[in-house]
Amino acid sequence: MTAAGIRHEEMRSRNRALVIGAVRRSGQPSRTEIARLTGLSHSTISAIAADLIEEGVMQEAAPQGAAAPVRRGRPQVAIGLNPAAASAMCLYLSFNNMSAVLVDYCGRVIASKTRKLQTLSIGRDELVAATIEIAGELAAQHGAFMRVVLAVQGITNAEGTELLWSPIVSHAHVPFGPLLEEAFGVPATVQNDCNMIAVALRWHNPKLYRDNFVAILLSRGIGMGLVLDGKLFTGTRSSGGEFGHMVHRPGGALCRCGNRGCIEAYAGSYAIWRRAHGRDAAEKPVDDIEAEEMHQLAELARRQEGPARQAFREAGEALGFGLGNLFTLIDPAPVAIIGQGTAAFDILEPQIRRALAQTAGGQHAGTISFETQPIARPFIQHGSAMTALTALDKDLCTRLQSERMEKEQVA
Amino acid sequence: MTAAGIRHEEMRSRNRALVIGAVRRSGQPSRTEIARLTGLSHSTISAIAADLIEEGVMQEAAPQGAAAPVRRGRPQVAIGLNPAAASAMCLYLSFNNMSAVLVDYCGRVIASKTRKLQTLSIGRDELVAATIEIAGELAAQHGAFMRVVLAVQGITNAEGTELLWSPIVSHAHVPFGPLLEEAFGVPATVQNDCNMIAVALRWHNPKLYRDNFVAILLSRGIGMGLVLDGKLFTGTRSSGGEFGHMVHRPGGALCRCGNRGCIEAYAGSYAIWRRAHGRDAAEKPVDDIEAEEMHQLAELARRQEGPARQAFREAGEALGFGLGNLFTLIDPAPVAIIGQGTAAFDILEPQIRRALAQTAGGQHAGTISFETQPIARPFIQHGSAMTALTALDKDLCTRLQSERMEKEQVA
DNA sequence: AGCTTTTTTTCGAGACCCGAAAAAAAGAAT
DNA sequence: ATTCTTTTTTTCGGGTCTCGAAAAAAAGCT
Repeated sequence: MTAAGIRHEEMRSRNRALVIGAVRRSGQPSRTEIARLTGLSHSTISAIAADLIEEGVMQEAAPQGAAAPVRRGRPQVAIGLNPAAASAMCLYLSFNNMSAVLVDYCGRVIASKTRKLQTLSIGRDELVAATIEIAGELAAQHGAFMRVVLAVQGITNAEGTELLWSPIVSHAHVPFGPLLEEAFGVPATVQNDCNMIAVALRWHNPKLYRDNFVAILLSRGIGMGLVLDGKLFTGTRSSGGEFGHMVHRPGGALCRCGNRGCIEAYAGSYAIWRRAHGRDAAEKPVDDIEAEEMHQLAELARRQEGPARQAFREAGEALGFGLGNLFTLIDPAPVAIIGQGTAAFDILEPQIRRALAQTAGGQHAGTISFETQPIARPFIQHGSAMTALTALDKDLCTRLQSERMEKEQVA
Repeated sequence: MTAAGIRHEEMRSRNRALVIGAVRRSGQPSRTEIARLTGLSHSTISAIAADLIEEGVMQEAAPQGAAAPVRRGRPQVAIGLNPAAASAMCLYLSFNNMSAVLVDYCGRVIASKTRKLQTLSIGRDELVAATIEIAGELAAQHGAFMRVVLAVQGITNAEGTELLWSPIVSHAHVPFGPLLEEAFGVPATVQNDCNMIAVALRWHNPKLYRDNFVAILLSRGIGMGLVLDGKLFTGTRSSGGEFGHMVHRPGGALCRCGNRGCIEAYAGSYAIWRRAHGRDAAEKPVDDIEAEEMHQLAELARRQEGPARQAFREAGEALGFGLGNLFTLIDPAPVAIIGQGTAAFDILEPQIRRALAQTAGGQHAGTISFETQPIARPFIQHGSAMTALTALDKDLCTRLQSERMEKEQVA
C-alpha cells in the first residue's frame, strides 16, 4: 500500500534514463532530436547530455558524411552510446548446448563461444560450473563484463534469480542468479528463452511488434513470450505464460510435463512424431527427434492424406484453440512463430485459422497476422543482449549519478 | 516510442495524487501518517495538504474521541476527504433491471433508485433514454454529479466508451460513454461488471486481494475480473478477460455466444440446467431460469447420483480446467467466487480442485484459496463507485491545480 | 565578408522538495 | 499554576531541477 513519492533526484534520474533510452532506440540522434523524442526542453537535454558524455555513457559520434543532408545552419551533432561504457555477457542454455556471447554497450558482438554438454544427464554442480567456465573463458580472452543474462528454455522465477524447471535439465530450482553473481561479482539474471525472443522482436520490428503481440516458439516443446501494453508479460511468481501447457483436451494426449491434453502434447515435435507414427497418445514422449525426420513427416503430410497429415492437422488445431483462448483473455494481437516447427507452417496455418474461428477470441481470425522465423537462436541472443543492456542503462543512470553527487560534495 | 519527460508540474501533480490516494485508502490519516505512507517529507505533506484543504478536496476532520488514544504531545489532526467535493453516479444494468446510486466524494450512498425494464427486447434508443432518465431523476432529486460509471454484464471497449456486446442486451456497439457525456456534461465510462467486482474486492479485503487475484462471477454466464500486479487487467481492445468463453472442450456443448465448448456452456446456470435435464448439449440455451429451480437441482445433486450431480460435476470440471489454464499463464492466485452460482459451491469445489490438479497451472491446487460471496450487486456498485471516485481524484488533482496556477498568475 | 538558418549552450527565473529549526498543542511533573 | 516533555505541524533557507529566452556557435548562401 506504500507508494513512493517523487523526489527531485528521481526526476533527474528518470529523465536521464529517458535520454539514454532515446539514444539506444534511435541510434545516433542529435540533441534536438532527443528533445523531440523525450518532450524535454533543449536546455535540459543539453545539461543531461553533457553529464552523460562526461561520465562516458554517451559520446559525440563522428559526423557521417552520407547520413547528413546538406542543409543550412549549424549541423546537428550525432550522439551515440559509448560502446566501451559497459559490456554484457549473454549466455544461452539449449538442448545439449551452451553458448556465450559478449556484447559491448551498443549491443555489438565482441566475441562468442559455443560448447556441447549433455544437459539432461549432467550433474547440478557441473552444469553451474560449465556455465561459469564458458563465461569466464570468454571474459579472460576479450575483457570483463558488467552484467550477465542467462537465457534458458524453461521456467524461471519472476525475479530472474532461479531456474525453477526446465525440460532440458534434470534439476529443478537451480539458483543461477546468485551463483553467477558470486562468480563474477556482477548482477546476473536467468530469463525464459521465449521472453527473450519477444524482447528481440520488439527491437527488431517495432512497427509490427510494439505494444501487444505474441511470440510462439515451436520446437520440441511450445513456448510463448507475450508483450502487453508495451511490457513483457510474466507470471506473478514465475516467468509465466506457459502457453504450451494450457490444456487443450482434458484427459488427452500425454505431455512431457506429466499432465494430459496440453497443447504441447499435440503440437510439440515429439507429439507430431508420435501421432504420425500411429503411437498411442499415452505413450511416453521420445527424447530427441532429428530435424530431418520432421521435414520428411511434413513432406509426407503435404503429399497425401494419412496419419502424418492428421498429426499436423491436430497440431494446428491445438495451436489454434490455444491462441483462441489466449485472445479470449487479451484480445487478438499479431503473432510471430519462431523455431524449427515453422518449417511445416504452411500445413499448420489453415488448421490454426480454422480452429481460431471456432473460438470467441478468434472471431476475426482472418485479420490476425502470422509471421514466421525459422531460427530462434539469434533472436534469443539479441533479446538477452537488449535485456542486459537496458538493465545496464539503469545501473549507469543511478550509479554514475550518485558518484557524481559525491564528487561534487567533496569539491 | 515517444515517452514523456517529467517536468516540475508533473512531480507535484503526482505527489498530490499520492496524498489523495493515501487519504482515500486509510480513511482519516494525520499529516504525519500521510508522510509515512507516501514517503514524502513532512514539509511537503504540509504544503500539499494546505493546498488540497483550501481547494476543498480534503478537510480537517472533527477529532473522534473514541479513536484517539490518550498520548502526550500535540494531537494529530485527522484529515478526511470532503464529501461535498464531488459526487458520482453509479449505474448498473443487469438482466431486466437498471439501478442508479448516487455517492458522495467519500463513497457514501446519497440516494439510489431501481427500475425494471425488458433489457432483451427494449430498443436501442429506449435503452439509452431509460439510462439517462433514471440518472437524471436521481440527480434532480438529490443533486448533480461530476462523473458517471455504467456497469454492465458484457464486453466494453478498452477505453470504456462503448458497450461492444452484452448477453442481456440485443444491441451491439452502444456508445454509452459519449451519449451519457452529452446528456450530463460530465465524463462517463462503461465498465464490465466483473471488473467492478475485482475493484471492489481490492478495497474490501486488501489483505487477501491485493496485487494478484481472480474474481469469478457465476450466474447465467461466467464472468471474470482479474487483477495483476495491483492493476485491473483488461484486453488490448476490450474489457477483456472473457474467461467464460475460453474453450474447455473443442466442438463441445453449445454456448450462448454461438461457439461450442466454452466454459460457460458447462458451468453457466443454463448449461447446468440443460445437462441436468438430459437435454442435448447442442440445444439452444433457455432464456431464464429461476434461482429456486437451480437450488432444487443442487439439492438433488447433493442427495443422489444422477444427471443433476453429473451436471454440477461437469461444471466444476470446466471451471477447474479453466482456472488451471489461467494459472498456467499467470501463476496461481487467490480466487473469489461471486454470484448466485455460489449456492452450489460445496458441490463444485471438489471438482474444481480435482481438475485443477490435472493442469500445469494448478500443481499446488490445495494451496489456492477460494472465497464465496453470493450477492454480486453490492460489489458491483462499490467497485463502480471506487472507479468513479478514483477517476475524480485525478480530475480534481489536475483541474484544481491548474485553476490555482491561473489564479496566482492574476494576482 | 556579411546574412540567414539551425543547433547548442548559457543564464536567470520559477517550482518544488527536503532538512532543520521553530511554533503549536497537548499531557506530565513539580 | 507553571514548567518540562513529547509529538505534530508549520516555517524557513538551501539546493536541485526544468524551462524559456537570449546568446553563442557553426554551418550554407549571397
